[in-house]
Amino acid sequence: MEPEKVRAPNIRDVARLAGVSYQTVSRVLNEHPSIRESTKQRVLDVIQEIGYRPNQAARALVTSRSRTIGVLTTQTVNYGPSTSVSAIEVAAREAGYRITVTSISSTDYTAIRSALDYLLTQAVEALVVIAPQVRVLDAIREMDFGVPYVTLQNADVGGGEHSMSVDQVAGARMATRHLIELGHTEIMHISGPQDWIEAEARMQGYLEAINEKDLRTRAPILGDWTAHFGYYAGLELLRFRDFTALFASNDQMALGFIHACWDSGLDVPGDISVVGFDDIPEAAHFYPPLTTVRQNFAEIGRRAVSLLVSELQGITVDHAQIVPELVVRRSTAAPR
Amino acid sequence: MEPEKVRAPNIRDVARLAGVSYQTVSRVLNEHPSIRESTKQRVLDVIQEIGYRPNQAARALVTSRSRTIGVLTTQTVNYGPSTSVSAIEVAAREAGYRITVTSISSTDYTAIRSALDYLLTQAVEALVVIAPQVRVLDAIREMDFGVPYVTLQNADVGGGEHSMSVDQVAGARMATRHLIELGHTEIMHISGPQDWIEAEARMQGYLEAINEKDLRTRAPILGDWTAHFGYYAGLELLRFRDFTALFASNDQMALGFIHACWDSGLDVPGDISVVGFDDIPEAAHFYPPLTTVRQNFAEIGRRAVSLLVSELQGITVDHAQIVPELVVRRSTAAPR
DNA sequence: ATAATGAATGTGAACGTACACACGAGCAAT
DNA sequence: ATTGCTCGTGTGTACGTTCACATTCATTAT
Repeated sequence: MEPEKVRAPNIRDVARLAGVSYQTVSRVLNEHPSIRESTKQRVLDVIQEIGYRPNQAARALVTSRSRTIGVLTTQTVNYGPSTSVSAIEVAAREAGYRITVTSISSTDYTAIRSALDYLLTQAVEALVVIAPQVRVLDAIREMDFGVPYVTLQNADVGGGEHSMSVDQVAGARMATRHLIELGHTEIMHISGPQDWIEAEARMQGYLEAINEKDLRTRAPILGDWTAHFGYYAGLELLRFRDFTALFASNDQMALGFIHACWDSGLDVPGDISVVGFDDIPEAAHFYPPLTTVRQNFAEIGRRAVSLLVSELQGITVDHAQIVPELVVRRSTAAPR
Repeated sequence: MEPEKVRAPNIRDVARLAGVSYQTVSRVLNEHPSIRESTKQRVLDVIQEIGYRPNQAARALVTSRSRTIGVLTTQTVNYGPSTSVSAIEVAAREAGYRITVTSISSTDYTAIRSALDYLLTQAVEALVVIAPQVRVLDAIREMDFGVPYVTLQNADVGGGEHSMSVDQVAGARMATRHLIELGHTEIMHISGPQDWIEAEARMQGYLEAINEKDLRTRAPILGDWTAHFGYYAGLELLRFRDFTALFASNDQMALGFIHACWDSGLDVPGDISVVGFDDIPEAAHFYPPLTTVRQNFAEIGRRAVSLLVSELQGITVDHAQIVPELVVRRSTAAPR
């Protein structure tokens, strides 16, 4: 109960100890070119010695730049989004930004609105949107809040040029074509939820591949991305064995579906071939190892950041899509 | 190119339009008790109308409170940490805090140091540590940076009272006892990496259960949490079939190990029983569905936040451990 | 030799908010 | 009537930094 509050050292403390003005210290901090090497070193020594840290709040206040990138994501933990967020954090930090993440659980308008509101209160300078529902994008477009943003979803489906994404349509096309090339003609599709952009894109890719060969189009099942759904949908679907292959919109649903196959006494890929999407790290060790479409979530995250940072500096960059990759494992085979 | 920079409205703009002093606006914002209802409403109306948002930076500067909780986590994306972070974000937001996450890839001292340094630069008021290496805790203790912190790892193993965790030792004991009760006497263990606190705790629980019954203690294999490791370790271990059960320190390694069993022509649980740890959502759909130890990552995250928030308000709370739960599925059976 | 230039540094604002204090009005107690 | 208290509101100041501008000094060009 002696020293009361020990105020953190500030720029003036440093200046005093280094025998210079506070402005000189500020210049050292901001790497101003015209500063004598010896002075600079002296200041840096003092900074080091007393453990001075620039006050970000003061900095943000005077520059009116928060150096913060907002990230809007979904509440549910998924491999893809998590990986992207992690990559975004690293890339942002390297670029001198911090990120502030917020997640939305429900998809209703007020929830989206309040999440965006929260981010605006944080004074984010840019925004990465991983929450991939159509409505979110609508809300963003409508609010028009004046910061550059990027969605990690397909541009052509979601609309707008603010996107940085893996070409989901192409990925789904590859997956479906792979099944067709193996000789399958009756191919089911378990999709993601209705208003998810990825779900729609993958469904579109599936339909394109099916239509190319004039195969029978079957109404896709709308799932919820979970293995549980894949399982129960599988149990249902397998009561009528009128298909020999299934393309699931993500690996988890594929896993659940395979589980249902075993429970129904069916062999994968003997009786039914299954393709997933994402290539989560576990997919290679499913039983059987899963054929799937790999997308590089980390790369997308990094590119999103570099795109935004460029935009903040007034540079325009093109939003080239990333091409996904088909990984053929043992869950697919020719029909017998 | 007309309006140049449109300055965001500030507290004085609001005051002017509402016909009060800026201080009154500040009082409304901070819910000061003695303010006339009519005045308050008038101010709120103006705020609403012109879309005023308090400037967080200015606030942080003058109060010297950042209202930020730092989260230190690992770079690699895992279900557990991701779930906890997500829950932390929500809980923190509800408590009026934001979070700033940073991750460390390597475990070397300078990396840890620079991550903590980064968080201190963000002026975090408290810290949640999910990066669960012993060294991280050592570094934190050593730095003594004067903000309350909580680790999501076991107190007794990691040391110190700053912990909020699932009782990993108990969980591992339950898992191992389950195998023993089924009649297994030769039980292997694939552990996590050497210096991870969880890995150590789970190993300890395993050893305790083994020793209780005077079974043969076997040197645990040190893994890296990945399914890949579980697979290759499995291929190696299964060359000598001198065990009938395996307790893997997480579900991914269990999955990889099961994969190795199938590849080696062994049946799970017919030839070998397998128990995992974590109960990731996919575990119920592995082939066979995995017996594992469930821990509630979200709950831990929430409690960590409430603990820190209490501590920031000067209230002391006890750090009761959360008890995990054994989930018996079909990957375990009596030896034959 | 002198003016002009540029490098290196210093001084006075300003950013938007909250806190300490002050002040007037109304009211109860003396 | 005076004092003291509470309620509601206003004024001055500080937080720590950067920006615009000012100043000094050495160097170069005329």
